Amino acid sequence: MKRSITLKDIALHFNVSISTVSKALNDSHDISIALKAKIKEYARSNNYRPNPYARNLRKKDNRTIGVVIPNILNYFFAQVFSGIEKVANENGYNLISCISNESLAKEKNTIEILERGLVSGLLISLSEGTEKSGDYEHLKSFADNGIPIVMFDRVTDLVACDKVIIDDFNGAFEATTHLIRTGCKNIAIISPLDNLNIGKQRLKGYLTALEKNGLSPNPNLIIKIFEEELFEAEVRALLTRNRVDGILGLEEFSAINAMKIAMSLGYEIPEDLSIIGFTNGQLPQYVSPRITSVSQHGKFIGEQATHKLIQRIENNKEDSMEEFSTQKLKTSLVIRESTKPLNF
Amino acid sequence: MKRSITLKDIALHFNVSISTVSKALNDSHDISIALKAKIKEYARSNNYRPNPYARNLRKKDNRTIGVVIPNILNYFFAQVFSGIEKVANENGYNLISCISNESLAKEKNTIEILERGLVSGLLISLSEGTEKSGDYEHLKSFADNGIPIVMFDRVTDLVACDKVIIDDFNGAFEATTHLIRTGCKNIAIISPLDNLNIGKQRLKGYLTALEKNGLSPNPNLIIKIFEEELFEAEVRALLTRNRVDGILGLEEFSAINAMKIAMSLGYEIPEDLSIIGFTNGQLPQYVSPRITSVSQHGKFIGEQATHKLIQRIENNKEDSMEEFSTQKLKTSLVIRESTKPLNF
DNA sequence: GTCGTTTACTAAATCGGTTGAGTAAAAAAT
DNA sequence: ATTTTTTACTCAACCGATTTAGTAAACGAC
Repeated sequence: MKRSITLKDIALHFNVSISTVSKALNDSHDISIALKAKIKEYARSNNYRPNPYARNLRKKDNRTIGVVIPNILNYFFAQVFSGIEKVANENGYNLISCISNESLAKEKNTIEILERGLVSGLLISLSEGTEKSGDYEHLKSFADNGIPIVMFDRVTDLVACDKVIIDDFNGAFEATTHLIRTGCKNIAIISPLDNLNIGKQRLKGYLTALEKNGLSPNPNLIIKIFEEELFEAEVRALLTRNRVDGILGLEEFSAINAMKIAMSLGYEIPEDLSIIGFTNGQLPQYVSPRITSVSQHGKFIGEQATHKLIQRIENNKEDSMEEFSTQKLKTSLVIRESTKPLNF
Repeated sequence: MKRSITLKDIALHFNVSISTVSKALNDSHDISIALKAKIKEYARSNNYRPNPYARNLRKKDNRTIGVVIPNILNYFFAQVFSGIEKVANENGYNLISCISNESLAKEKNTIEILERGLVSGLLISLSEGTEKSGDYEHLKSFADNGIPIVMFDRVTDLVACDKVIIDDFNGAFEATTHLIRTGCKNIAIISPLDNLNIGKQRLKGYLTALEKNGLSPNPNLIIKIFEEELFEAEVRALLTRNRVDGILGLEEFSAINAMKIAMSLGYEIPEDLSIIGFTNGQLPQYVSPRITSVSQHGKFIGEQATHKLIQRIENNKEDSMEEFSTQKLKTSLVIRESTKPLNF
């Protein structure tokens, strides 16, 4: 491992003290313009970079953000991540990224590692395991250290911090209303997310939309899936045992897979059955028919959350005690071919 | 920002020296068993964690790996990333991750930041901009610092380091051969990757397969796409002006989009036209007909690359000068409905 | 009882920066 | 010409760990 150039080396070269070099490079007006120029030039041409560990040991400003994402293979989270990366990069922050794999244990472990000064802020979307367990001690303890947290998408009221979420209730409300307006009367909902708060919010939006339109919810049409293996059987049962003319899938795969199953049962889409899914990734645009989807604007969520966090990090220094905020972003319904036209 | 507990605090509490505490926690046999037990217990219950910056300043072992990926929205890279994360995590390494966004400038910038001791190893897949420019100075300089690099998927011979790649030549060779064996005679290739070495390798595999089967390549059937906007026009031209009964798409989207265009032109898949795509993500399984694909085993690539890197990092200390290796992984052809059966 | 070993600890240097206090010389003010 | 201020540096402490060298006290051997 080749040793890289340090302040000491530069100091030796110019026969000045280390502090002179440090100040020169930090453009202190303690140092003469001529010397500053020489030192900077020498540093540049010798490719000097301050050792980040040494610098952070002294200053508490490490320009690093921790990111904890439940699953990077999920396109929505990949979108969020790309938004995070963009804003972090624009502001000169590095990212330490971890995947919790939907597990509380892994999330805890990760947080513990980051806790000790590795990062000056944390962006996190809760793992399913965490929401299910209701154990948020690791996050509270993290926040107690004074390191700001911004939660996105999957959040909890039980931790005091900034949050960036989408309006899940309203997204589901609008989607369900759209189904009703295009003539659906027996609308089912398929939720593999009932362990998550976002899943519960979406379910509420669905129920409220039914109610507002004078439709009474049918428990047989509310399918909660807790194990992926049961998906096909449950949806098949739903479609064969009940009269269903609309389905709201609470994420990409429930909508798509439900559509495939329905088609294999002879349903015509959207004539016999309309389908709307949450999460507007690549898949809904490529299957046929293309699926009407609730777009969550993943990249934008990532950008907003990161902006908020950086602002919080930089304000933290000045000890301004701004109230925690929750930014609720609008979803938008992207209408495609799996639903009927409005003027039916 | 609450100050967290340090060695000094523990030392004060037991009225011993800082070095005693440090040694106790590191289980040195310099310290009596009784005292070690007491100190460890106290540290644990007070949730002591060594400051990573202080520790790294002294020891050069920082258990952090830099990851540079061209684009996280690409499912293949997301798969690789999940493999990287898994192995890194298993070995107690953190990940600092950056997205180069296919740009040489951003890649250079990233490398420069990581160069100064932030990471003890680097995993990188070259950005398109980098391969196009042929400028690898930033990577050579990085390697000169003695920090090991493992390149994956998109690599170059011009930087001496370990590499993990797939056998692109053979993947294309087998796919093309499969098309031929299932009766295709006029096989086109669609390459949006001709700026990349992997694209060139795949093209060679295609050409060799044609040759070995006594088919002479037709330049009109070799479509190189350099701007996404031109895709539709070029493929439409290909399919209307030529006789084509097979298409090899060099990544997911060329195969899928070409199939959509062909279908809109009245082609029956696979009767009139067989299609094989590289990259086996979610899309090829969800479109209809489902697309026969060359699987690149992204997660496995990530795992292998990370294993190699960690091994290199840990051996580096012992100064063993192992030769650089290139691990070439087999692809596998996942046969679906966009190709005809073998016994035609 | 003296000398050599262990045992169990401490002192102090070190990693590579940052920073406030201190200082000599030059410049400005009176 | 003397005092004050400014300029341009240096000193040294500090961040929080690790680690080498050193040292008292206890122990064992002959």
